[in-house]
Amino acid sequence: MQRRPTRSDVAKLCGVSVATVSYVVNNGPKKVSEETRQRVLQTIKKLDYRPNLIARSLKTRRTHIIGLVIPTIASPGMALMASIVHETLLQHGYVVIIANTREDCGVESNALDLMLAQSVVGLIICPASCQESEALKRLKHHGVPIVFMDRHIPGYQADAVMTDNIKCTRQATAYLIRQGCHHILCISFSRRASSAIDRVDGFKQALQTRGIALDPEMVLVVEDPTGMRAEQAFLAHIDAFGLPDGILCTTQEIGISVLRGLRRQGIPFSRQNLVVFDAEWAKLLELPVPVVEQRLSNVADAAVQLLLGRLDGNESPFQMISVDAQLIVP
Amino acid sequence: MQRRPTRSDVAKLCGVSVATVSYVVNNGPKKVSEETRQRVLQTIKKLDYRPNLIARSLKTRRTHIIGLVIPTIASPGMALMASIVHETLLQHGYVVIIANTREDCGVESNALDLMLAQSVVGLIICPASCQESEALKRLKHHGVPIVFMDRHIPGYQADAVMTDNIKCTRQATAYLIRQGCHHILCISFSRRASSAIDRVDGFKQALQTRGIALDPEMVLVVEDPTGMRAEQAFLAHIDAFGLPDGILCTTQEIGISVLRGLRRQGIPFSRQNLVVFDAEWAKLLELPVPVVEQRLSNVADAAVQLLLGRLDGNESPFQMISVDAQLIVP
DNA sequence: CTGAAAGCGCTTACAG
DNA sequence: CTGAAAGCGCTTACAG
Repeated sequence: MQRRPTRSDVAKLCGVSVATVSYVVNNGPKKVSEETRQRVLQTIKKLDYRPNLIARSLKTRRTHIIGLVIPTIASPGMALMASIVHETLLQHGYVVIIANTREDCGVESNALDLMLAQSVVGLIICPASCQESEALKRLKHHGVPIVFMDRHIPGYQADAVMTDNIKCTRQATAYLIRQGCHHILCISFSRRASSAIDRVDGFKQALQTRGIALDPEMVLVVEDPTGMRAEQAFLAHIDAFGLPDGILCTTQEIGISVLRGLRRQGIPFSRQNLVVFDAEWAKLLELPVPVVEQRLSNVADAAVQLLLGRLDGNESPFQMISVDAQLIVP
Repeated sequence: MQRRPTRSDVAKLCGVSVATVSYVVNNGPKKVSEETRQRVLQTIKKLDYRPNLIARSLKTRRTHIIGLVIPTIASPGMALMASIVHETLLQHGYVVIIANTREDCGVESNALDLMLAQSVVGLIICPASCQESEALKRLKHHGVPIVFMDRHIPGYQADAVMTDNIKCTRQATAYLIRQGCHHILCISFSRRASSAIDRVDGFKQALQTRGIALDPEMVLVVEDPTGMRAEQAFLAHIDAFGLPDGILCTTQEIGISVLRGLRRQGIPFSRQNLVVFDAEWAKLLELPVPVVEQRLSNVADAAVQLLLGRLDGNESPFQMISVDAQLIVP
């Protein structure tokens, strides 16, 4: 275990002042003669000196830490987005700290306060609910640019990038109706997430357009992020309310649970009565099912770009970017 | 945009010294009279004061940042492990910064130096290769406890938790041999990752035990972490070397690619000639295939616990924990 | 029980 | 071109 050499170690060994070392390390703001510069660089190498970012941050009152607050990293979609956000920001010299909220607003609040305590200079968030928390207000109040990714808080003044959830769910539902389904079950994953609410809205709109009355029982919400209980919930639901003639699974985890449930019960399904969001594995099925394919990498890319813009001082009005998803029918 | 109140703002408003405020905030090391304490707490609340962790870290020479270095977060297994590591550490008051190495040793080195610069107090790493990098040495040299998760660097003195890759791959291969396969193709994901090397070793050992000569062409390595090119590589391989009578896919991404390739070519497969690692979706297939189910949550749990122990000052000899995987035949 | 003061490792305006 | 010095917001040994 070794104490890290500091700037003054370098200065001493090199026979210059700490200021000079700083100028060399930071390439400014003052010029240093080439000869001194080389000597300092040599000494830095010799000592394997590395600047202490903490001290620098304290002085400059600015970190290079970005917060990423998401409901889970264990889902493929979120993992993909996290990965993109992360990688792009790293390339731009930022470090990302992630918080997992498990769809829990309390956890989210704590996470946001943690972000503030860590002095993040920017935040990308996929919020658990449509409510603005005090913690989020605090961040905003301290001037931290905030970008919503995949979900937003309606009416909140910030940049946002989302799939057009209403539209794509409407299309998926319309597709099922065209296949002859009249009694469609929509399985959602949250009552609070804007994306979930929008998908249910899209579902309802499609029914309405076709003049199909909405039976409130036909929207099942399974608030289990890991999808572990989704299968039971689904089977319990069809036990209680009978078998629907079409099923719309608004996440791929729900899709897996539903397919497993159907299999286990020996209930047939086909491309005529089932649509699943984002299921990469759908093509592997003997009878592939239609998939709503979100472009989550585009969503993540756009979110990062918006944030980078804000970090560069872009002061233009807040943007709300909508990314289309496509219904892929096999 | 607002300047954050500092400890001295609180002290001033409250009519006490900054030291006293510190004692209240930190509950020590000195006692503060209950009355003063309450007054300070009131003021803190009033100003919505939050300690600046950067300043604290500079003074205490200790952050609460843990580094997590993994080859990708976009794969389900890694996302799961990252999620567990992350959540447990958060509960213990740590913050996690993640680096994605994309299986690239250069990126990994940079990431490790970044971790050092951020003054992480602990590191969990799933290394891209079996070589010890200079950057890793530097971290160790500075006393940062390191835990290997899922992969390790053989001979490196550190804690490690891994699936028993040799054993489970041997079992999976033995299973295929028992089903009558003699010409088995093993598709691996890396030439450098210890887990990949171990799986190929297990494959070879099983062949050897049964007296089957190893054809070097029957180990195909697809070094594409996302698996995008795995399907082409697989099809090109069977084009060149003919169809194997058994296939062992050492990741679920490879499994998806292979199944897609087989489907597209109209080549039949079954539980008799295919084993896939970790494929949760395998049960959804008309004809489910056998799966090697790793207990990655156990791997991650154990890794975090080891690290937490080290952070608590545990000085016992380095541990190497092996977690069994199970072959699930449908 | 409370406070004055030094110092963590940097940056940068100010002087020379 | 180079340096002495103040100060970022904390912690804590030392005095009182």
